Amino acid sequence: MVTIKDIANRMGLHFTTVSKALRDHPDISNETKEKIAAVAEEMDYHPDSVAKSFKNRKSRTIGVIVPLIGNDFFASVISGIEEVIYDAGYTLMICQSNENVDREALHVSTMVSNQVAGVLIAVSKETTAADHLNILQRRDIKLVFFDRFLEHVNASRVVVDDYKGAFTLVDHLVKTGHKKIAHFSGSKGLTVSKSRLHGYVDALKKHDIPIDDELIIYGGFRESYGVGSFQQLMSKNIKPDAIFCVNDVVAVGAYQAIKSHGFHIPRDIAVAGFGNNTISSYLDPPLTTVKQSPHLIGKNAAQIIIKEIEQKNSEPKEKILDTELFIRQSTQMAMSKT
Amino acid sequence: MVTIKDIANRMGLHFTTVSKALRDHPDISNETKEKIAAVAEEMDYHPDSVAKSFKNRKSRTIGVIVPLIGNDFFASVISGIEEVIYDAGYTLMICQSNENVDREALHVSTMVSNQVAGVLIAVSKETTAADHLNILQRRDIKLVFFDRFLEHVNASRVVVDDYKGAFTLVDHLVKTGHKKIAHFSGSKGLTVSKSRLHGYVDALKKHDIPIDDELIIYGGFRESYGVGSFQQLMSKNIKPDAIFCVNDVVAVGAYQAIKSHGFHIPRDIAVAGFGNNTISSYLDPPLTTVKQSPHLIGKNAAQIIIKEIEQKNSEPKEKILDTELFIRQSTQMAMSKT
DNA sequence: ATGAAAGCGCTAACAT
DNA sequence: ATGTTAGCGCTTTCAT
Repeated sequence: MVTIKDIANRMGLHFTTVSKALRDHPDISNETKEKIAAVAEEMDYHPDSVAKSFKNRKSRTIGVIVPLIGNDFFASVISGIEEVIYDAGYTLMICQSNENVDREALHVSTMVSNQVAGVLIAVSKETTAADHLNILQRRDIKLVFFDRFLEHVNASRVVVDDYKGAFTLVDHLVKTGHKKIAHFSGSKGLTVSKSRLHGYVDALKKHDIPIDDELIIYGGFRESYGVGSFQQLMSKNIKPDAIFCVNDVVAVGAYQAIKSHGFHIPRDIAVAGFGNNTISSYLDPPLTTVKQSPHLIGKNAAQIIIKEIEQKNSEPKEKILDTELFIRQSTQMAMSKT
Repeated sequence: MVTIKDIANRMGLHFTTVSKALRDHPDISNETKEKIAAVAEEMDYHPDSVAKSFKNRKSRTIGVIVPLIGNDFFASVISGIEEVIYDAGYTLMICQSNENVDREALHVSTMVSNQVAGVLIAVSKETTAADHLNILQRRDIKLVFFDRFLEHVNASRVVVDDYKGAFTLVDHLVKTGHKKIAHFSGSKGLTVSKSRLHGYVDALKKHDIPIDDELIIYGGFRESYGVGSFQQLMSKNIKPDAIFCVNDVVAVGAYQAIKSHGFHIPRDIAVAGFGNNTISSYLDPPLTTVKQSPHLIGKNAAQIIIKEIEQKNSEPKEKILDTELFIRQSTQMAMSKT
């Protein structure tokens, strides 16, 4: 293993001179710098990042905590993060919380121990308090939320405009003639759920449609909740003419339940999702949904945290990314491509 | 920031005593160990992982390099890796090569700089030589391949039984009456492609069906290759009665091309994929495919590398995971669920 | 412009 | 059973 001392010995210089030269310190003459760079190259010198992190008390690693890496959405976010991070010369440390606060806290602690320069996080479903995140602020480790955040924490965040996305979608449903629109909402505490519900409510209000609490079913983000929520409606003898599901996966569950009850989509019941997952265009019928750009969320979050790491005293900012409505056959009866 | 020295000072002990106690060294009495543990807890001591890595010249971080994090398959693999790694007290450093060898090499170099204990890699499409991986072996950093590997490198690997999966699938196609079976193969150099092709060839041979080179089209792993490959067949006026695509994504492309040429799946042309991606059961018609277990691949790869890191002189091993044939409507005409 | 010395937190080899 | 010392590779401060 080649160190700066080896280079220095070979050249008859002191190792601090080499250190300075390699970091382009003004003390060193250009001539010397060039010579040192050449020898370093020739000797196949690789700086020891760990030693650097140790000395500087800060690494060029950025931590990412997501509920689940395997999830379509988060996988794309991570991919976006990686691109930006990599170009800026950082590396990623990735953990999944499995929607568990304790595990999330442990990950934060590991990241602190590893002197990460910053942490990007989409909090777990269970996370309501920020106690385990405070340590980051105390140690001057930058914190940026993406997608799922804690409202009362003073940190930057990148989110999609869930409210507007939901509003636009439900507005579309009403405009295409639907009057009894149910909403299968996600986990009650999360801001995403709240914002989408809020958009749903406001869109109905705009059209003077009264809000019927029985049409709003809380649940979670998995397929089974789509099935369960629909069965709940059925058991109460409620048949909506449209359902806005909190995400595409829940919509898939709803599809199954609706079909197994012998209803036709969209003739009897229209269905819409949120997320524009890969599956949504392959469903039968293709699902109307709201496109988020997870990759873009990742890129934005990464850009923000790098900026915050590299420049002093930046103010926390909120980046709200636009969504896009994708109208497919699950909400329109009229035409069909094929 | 609390260090072992702070604990030692507080207790009137020497800091090395604290160091030993915290690492459960036999030198220290149980009584002292307990007292030290209690004080450490009380003072909210967090060991400095970076300092440890620096001193030990080895971290508890494991690097993972995949072509693309956002990919369904790799995202699940990573998720599986993370689970095992986490339970063993390691953390993950994740990078994507974007199917680019140079970028892959840079990632390896970064990981070496970061003193990772091991590297898990699925090589890029372009990767044919192992020059950039040799440095790992020289530095005694464990290397384990998963899914995509280099045959001539002496390192453990975890792969799915592509040969058997493909063989079983094509055997099924023949048994269900197909005679002119095309194969849309992946990137020519990769072992996955070769193995699946090999399974295809052997299955045909078993049934005394001659191999027709014109029915084998090389390409890649994306949707567009499915479209392109089918058009290539059409332009040569070749109409197969079944197509075995190297993966599900290519099958999606094939679906589009087949449908746009006015053919019916499976009546005119049966289609089968490989991978059992989420989309495959939602396609119209649902796609017959071979299930791999990416999550299991990840878990196995992680277990192997941890074992190799923690015990000396382990022999490289090859773990071949079984596949499972999922027969759906894209290859059967007779019945239909709905 | 270059060199010397100190020290980051921790571990290991060697005292006591 | 506990303490002492040295040093990992690097950066920073202070000479020369």
